[in-house]
Amino acid sequence: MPDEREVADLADVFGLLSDPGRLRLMVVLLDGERRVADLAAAAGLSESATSHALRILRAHRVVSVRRAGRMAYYALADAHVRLLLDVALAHVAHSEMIHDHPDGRVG
Amino acid sequence: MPDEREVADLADVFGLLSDPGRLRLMVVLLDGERRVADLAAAAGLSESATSHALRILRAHRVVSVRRAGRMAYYALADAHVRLLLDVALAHVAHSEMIHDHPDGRVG
DNA sequence: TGCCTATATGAACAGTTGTTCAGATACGGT
DNA sequence: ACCGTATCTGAACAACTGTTCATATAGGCA
Repeated sequence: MPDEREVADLADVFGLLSDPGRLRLMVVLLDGERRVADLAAAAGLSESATSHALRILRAHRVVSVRRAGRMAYYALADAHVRLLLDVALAHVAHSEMIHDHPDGRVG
Repeated sequence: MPDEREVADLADVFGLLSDPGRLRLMVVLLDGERRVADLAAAAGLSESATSHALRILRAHRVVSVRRAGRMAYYALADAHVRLLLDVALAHVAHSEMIHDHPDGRVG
């Protein structure tokens, strides 16, 4: 068993991934940096909710910001989170295939 | 972007992993099935809190129960969760090495 | 300077979550 | 049947979380 500190950090990371809105934001960011308004639109959140969510992700250094004029470009900055997202999404795709499309034809 | 249903399911799984107590329970279960009292002791939770946590994990089919007399043996029953735990723990170990023990000697 | 746009923030609120405490259920041993 | 032990459950409660609404900051442009 990892020590208490590591378990708490891990639980924290999972906590960041556990909100659907925040999760959608991170999934969008897997494709590369995005502006706040674009993230909001892609994730189906209000711009305020998006800004609040990004603030939390920033505080945990999961995302980084690049400012250009009045725009703010956010990007995924945490390799651990990126890895977990990749694994999770790969599994989702795989499960969908074997459970819903047993013959492998999805489209 | 996966559809809304899949994102919600994913967020749900991450939510299960996001509580330190529940996370410790699942980490212990990685090693094989355990009785409730043993899980409680290993995770540092009261037996009541453990039972409540296991109830939630059972409801989400993350764990399964094998009953033998008055004992209940719990086991990890979800491959997705097991995979995420493996990845997360591997990364924790790796990060600890490169951040805290750059020369690779951990003990 | 004044206006518009992009993003950030604070307060308030509702909904959710994990814990504890007390008690219930159920099995095994005697 | 009785007792002790293992597990489960429900109610109550405090703590936390995400959203909205209103407002603030701040850059670009006329």
